[in-house]
This record gives sequence, C-alpha cells and structure tokens, in this order.
Amino acid sequence: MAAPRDTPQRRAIEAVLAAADGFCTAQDVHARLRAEGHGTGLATVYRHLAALVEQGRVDVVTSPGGEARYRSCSGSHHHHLTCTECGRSVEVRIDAIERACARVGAEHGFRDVHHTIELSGVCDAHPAP
Amino acid sequence: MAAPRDTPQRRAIEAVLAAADGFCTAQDVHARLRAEGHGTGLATVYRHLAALVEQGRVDVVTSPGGEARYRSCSGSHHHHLTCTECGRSVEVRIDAIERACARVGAEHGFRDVHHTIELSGVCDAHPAP
DNA sequence: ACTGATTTTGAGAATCATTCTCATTCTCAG
DNA sequence: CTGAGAATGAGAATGATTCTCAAAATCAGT
Ligand SMILES: [Zn+2]
Ligand SMILES: [Zn+2]
Ligand SMILES: [Zn+2]
Ligand SMILES: [Zn+2]
Repeated sequence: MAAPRDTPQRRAIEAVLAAADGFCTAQDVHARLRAEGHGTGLATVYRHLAALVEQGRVDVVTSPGGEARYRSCSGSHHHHLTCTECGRSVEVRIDAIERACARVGAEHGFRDVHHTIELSGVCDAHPAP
Repeated sequence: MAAPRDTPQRRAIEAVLAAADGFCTAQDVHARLRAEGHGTGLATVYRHLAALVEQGRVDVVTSPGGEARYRSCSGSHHHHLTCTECGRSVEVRIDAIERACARVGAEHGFRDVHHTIELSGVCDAHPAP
C-alpha cells in the first residue's frame, strides 16, 4: 500500500491530467496514454491515480454515472464548479459554506464532520437562453 | 421508462426504506426483502428505486465505495448529515449554503447551477474524545 | 558491471454493482 | 372471459475497478 515511487509512467499520467483542463476518467487517461504510444497498463493507471489522490495532488469525484473522474489540483481545501457541457472546471473556495457546514454538524451533535460539495452548471462558452 | 405503477413490490420496497433509518444499498433492500419471504427480484428493486428517486420520494447518494445508497425522504430540497459509524442520517437545510452556491455559480458566469452536498461525521451516540 | 533483493509493471482473470433480455405472470378495461 | 399492455424475475451481459502473478526495471552492495 506504499505509494509507488516516481516513475516514467507516473510522470506520463500527471502530464495527461495537467493537459486536460477538466475531470477525466481513469479509462480516459489510459486511452490517451495509449494514443500517445506509451504502453502503460490499466492497472498501473489506477494504482498511480489512487496514490496521487492520497497525496492530495489529484482530486476525484464520483460522477452520477458511478465512474470516478480525476483532475490535478492545488493541495489546499477547495471544491469544484464544473461545466456539464464541456467538462471545464474551476476550483472555488467559499468560506460561508465552510462555516455553515461546521456549524450544522455541531448543532446536531456530530463531531469530526467532513463534507463533499460539487457544483455543476453550464459555463458561458455555450448558447444562452 | 415510464414510472411503474403502485404494486405490492413497490410497497414492500418503500416499507423497507421506511424501516431503516439510514441509507441502504439496493442489494441491502433486496436481501432484506428476501429475508422477509418476498421473492422480489433484483431487477425489480432497481427499477422501483430509480422510479422513486425520479419522483423525489427517495434520496440517493453514491458512497465513496461507488455503490448507490438509498433513503426515503421528504420531497423538498435538503441535504444529509450522516453518521459514519452507525449510518443514521438527518436531513438538514442550510440557507446560507444555498445562497452561497447560487452566488458562486453566477460569479463565474455559470447558469443552471446545481449542487450536491454531503455531510458526514460521528454522531453523539458513540464514544467521545 | 554482476548479483540478489525489492519494487513496479501490465495482460488477463476475477469482482461486483448495475442494466438488459425476454418469457411468464398480472392487471384491467371492454 | 379476453386480449393488450405493464410488471416481474431469473439469468446473461456490461463495464468500471481490483487482483494475480510472472516478467521487467531499479537499487544497493560488491
Ligand atoms: Zn462549458
Ligand atoms: Zn469545503
Ligand atoms: Zn452514529
Ligand atoms: Zn442545497
């Protein structure tokens, strides 16, 4: 369960994530690697993706369809606003929400409260009403 | 794809959800039905669960493990605070968050913004620090 | 570089939740 | 009662993720 060292495969995977500016699926990463000539295996992609998530270098959200989608990100706490049309996503940080979540947890006698928040919508690069 | 009518199977499923006071998996529901003697099939459980979700009579959240968990709920907009130890969960409504989410969407030029929020922690029925 | 120990890799098999298929059973209006 | 259409359930199919394990790469010590 130790994090795999830095290897060419890991670098290739990080490169793919950096190139994409939205979330992409493990299978997507694998396909893109294959397209670029790297013979990286699917298992390896999953391994590194999991390690990167653990290190906080990559975010993962489980899409409604049930698959996990990955995206490289800054290390500190934040959430994502993602376009449902083009997949583009921006990191957002909203103190009001952070505070409200903490307060609600306390009010109900819960401790060690965590939260997951996902925002989605249609960005301004698409036909408007 | 039309919503199935009201049938004994549907009633049984709703009963199971009502009995449990936390989220449970489709497979859980199926198993519990079997245990109670109903010969309900897995496909039927999934069908009704999906219909109930569509009607807003049931909430669904995809757990970190990737499976969908269901819970009967009131119809109006709300979120859940769930205990990671016993699975108990309470509905919460936090205007501050609703407002903040809408505002952030607008600030970034997104329209038709939706959000999913899940709170989890340990409830006061468990050993404290 | 050579050797042996350790880690990483990748092809394919194994899992497992969910969805599909389809013949059978139900429901209900006429 | 009868026939059309809806619902059911057993089992197959799907598809993402995880596991298995032999081969390949890497490392430390010589
Ligand atoms: Zn967009
Ligand atoms: Zn937060
Ligand atoms: Zn609890
Ligand atoms: Zn809300």
